[in-house]
Amino acid sequence: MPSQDLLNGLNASQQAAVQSIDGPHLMLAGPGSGKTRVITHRIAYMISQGISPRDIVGLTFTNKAAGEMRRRLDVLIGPTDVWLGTFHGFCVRLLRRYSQLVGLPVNFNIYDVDDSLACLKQAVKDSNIDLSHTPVSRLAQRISFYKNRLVTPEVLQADPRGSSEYQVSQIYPHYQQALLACGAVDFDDILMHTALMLREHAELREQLDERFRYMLVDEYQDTNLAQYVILRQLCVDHPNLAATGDPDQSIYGWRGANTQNVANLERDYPNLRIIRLEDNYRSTPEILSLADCLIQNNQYRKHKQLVPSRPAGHKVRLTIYPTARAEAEDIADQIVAWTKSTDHPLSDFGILYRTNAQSRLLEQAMVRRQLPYQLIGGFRFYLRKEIKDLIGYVLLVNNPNDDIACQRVINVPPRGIGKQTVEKLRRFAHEHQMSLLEACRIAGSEKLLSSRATIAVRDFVRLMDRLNDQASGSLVSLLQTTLDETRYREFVEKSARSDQDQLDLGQNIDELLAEAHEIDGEIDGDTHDSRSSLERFLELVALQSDVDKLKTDRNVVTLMTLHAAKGLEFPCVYLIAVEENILPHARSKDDPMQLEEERRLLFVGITRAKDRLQVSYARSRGFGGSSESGIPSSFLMELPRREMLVQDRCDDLGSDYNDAGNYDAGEDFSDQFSPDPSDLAGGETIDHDDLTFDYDDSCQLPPEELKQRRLKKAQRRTGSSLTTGASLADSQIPWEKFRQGVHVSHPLWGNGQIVQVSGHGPKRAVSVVFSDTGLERTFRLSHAPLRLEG
DNA sequence: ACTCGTAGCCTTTTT
DNA sequence: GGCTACGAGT
Repeated sequence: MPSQDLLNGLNASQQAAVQSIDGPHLMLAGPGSGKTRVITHRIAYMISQGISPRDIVGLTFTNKAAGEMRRRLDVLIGPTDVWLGTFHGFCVRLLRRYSQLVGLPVNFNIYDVDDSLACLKQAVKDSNIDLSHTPVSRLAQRISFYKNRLVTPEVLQADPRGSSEYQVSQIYPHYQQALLACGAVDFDDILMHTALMLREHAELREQLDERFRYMLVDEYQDTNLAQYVILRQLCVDHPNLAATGDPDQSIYGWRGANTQNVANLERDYPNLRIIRLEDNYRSTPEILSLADCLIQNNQYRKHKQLVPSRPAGHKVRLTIYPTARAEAEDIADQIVAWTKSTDHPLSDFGILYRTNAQSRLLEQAMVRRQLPYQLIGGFRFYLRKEIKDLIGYVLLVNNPNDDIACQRVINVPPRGIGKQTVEKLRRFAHEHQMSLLEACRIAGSEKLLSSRATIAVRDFVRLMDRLNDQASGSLVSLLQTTLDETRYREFVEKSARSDQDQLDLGQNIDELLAEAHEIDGEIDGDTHDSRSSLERFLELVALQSDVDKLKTDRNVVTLMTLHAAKGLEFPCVYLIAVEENILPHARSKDDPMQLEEERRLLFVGITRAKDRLQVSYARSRGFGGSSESGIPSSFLMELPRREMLVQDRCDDLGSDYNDAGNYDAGEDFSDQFSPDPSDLAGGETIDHDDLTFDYDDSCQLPPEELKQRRLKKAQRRTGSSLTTGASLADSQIPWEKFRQGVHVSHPLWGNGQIVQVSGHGPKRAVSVVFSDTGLERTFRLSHAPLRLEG
């Protein structure tokens, strides 16, 4: 395609983004601004200008997004050699290639959360460190936290201020050693190893900077420090970096994502070109107005516009249900009615919620109506027991040093190697610095075990040897041999508790085989990729995400979390359970930064909708066993209610689907508003403005809650807390109190001490060393949410 | 060594 | 409500 054609149909800023190739770029792209289109056209344009596809790397958040780009690129210019994939995928390739630099074997295994936790537990056990009631999962969290910030065991141990984290600093090196001994990495290691490798090997860094001349990064607002460093290292000599992102859609702060990375670009690349993509082509003005009103409430935010380009459409509905069950059932009914009376396919509907737990009632409602649906997330396919068992064998074949995999499969299905035996073998292996499998191999000649156990262990070793013979063959034959030799299907049939279980388990195994078959096929067809099918398979298993499995072509309703919905769009969106303690989540309410992230989450949800949006909450919702009354989310108060269609369905649905039992339908709105089903199906909007009412009365906020709310507002106005940040008038902040040696806290980085200051007034900048991480960060007082302590 | 039962646990979001 | 870890019985 000639390069001029690549600009067709693009607006001015999109064209600018496509045509400006060299140098650092930041594309601030709001939702629905045609970002993916711009990136793919940009790549195509680059190639049309003579840049070699092999010099280009495009990094995305999910494999799904990478696949979509690949597909569009194929349409534009046909198959190319551009590297498109996820950050993690990219790093795994680099690590395989240069594994010896980080002390890993080429065939290192990648651990999922379960394996990582098992490994950590073992490290704790072997190191004889007393945990004194600290749960291991908490340690895992902390270690992950540090890894995302590139804090190595050595750095953490050297930090004298880490006393509060003493246990973590003690365990961390043992854990890292255990991983290395197994020849394995956890998720966070993939990024950390890569970042450190680039940082510590100047020659390699230079070589790769040269090799990957053009870097494009999608969802840049969700990158963490490790990813930031990786990018930085690869864009020194050839600073051709195109970062795309939207700070308003940053929803992974809890995973170490650092919004600051966006701001840091300006600091790192003085000639950064910023291109704003603000025209929204996805949603109706009604939907965008809602999103805009909401996000304005975020204080730590740079102003950005949402410019509608579509004609007016339907009003957004806010629906109040008596119970969570009524919510699920009614939405299912609506979808049925809608698909009957219009030509909407089921794939037009997306139902979004904050936590996975909210999917259950919806699933039940769908099943009852025989509505086909796809559930994204929840329990992951690869984390299912039967799948993990099988993969365990493959992992052990790939890397015989992987003791975690070995322990997983050594007695599955049961073959007479019990706990005691495994413990003896482990101790022996530990003493003699060998892997568990090696220990099994020589257990017989060492007279380590009873005669019965010796035979069982010998048989296990022979089994692994036979599987090893299949390693170079096709994946399917390796898996099939494993299934046959272990009589795994028989074992699964016995352990299934119900017929349905049995069927599911069998189907899962079949699905895994089908995937293996697919990979075997790719190997024959594609001579470009030299990786073995085993390697590909293990990468797929480790790095494929739930969203990657999303099918957009199938005629089914989609159910997923708000996080999973990022980057997607649906003509009709239902946003459910918009209730206090759910969205915003109870655990995020205390921290202003986290609260803003919750607001962004709702913003992401709203902006997924193209034509129609219904936001809903229920007055009562079951939590586990008990039921609790649902308080409408405080975010709902921030929406422009005059523009919305508010429906209270408590009266007409109250008597049905009563899952909590104690809904009091007393003095409600039955005469003020009765919903008309034809409005839903026919697509005609009736103006109910005169029927809407004020939230503070209608949503029955408890008086205490209202009081709190007013109090907080008042506090914010008077600036009674010593927090910096754009929200307060400059004169009210005692800027000069931020001087060297003063203790401060930051909502994200924790507590720290000012080590350096410069400038005066709101322009004052301070450098702070944080005790949690030992890292030094510099902030402009007028922008950073720093708080004086003590 | 294995199977079954139960008490106690947690329950945000995920590459 | 659902899963895991642990313990008692076979």
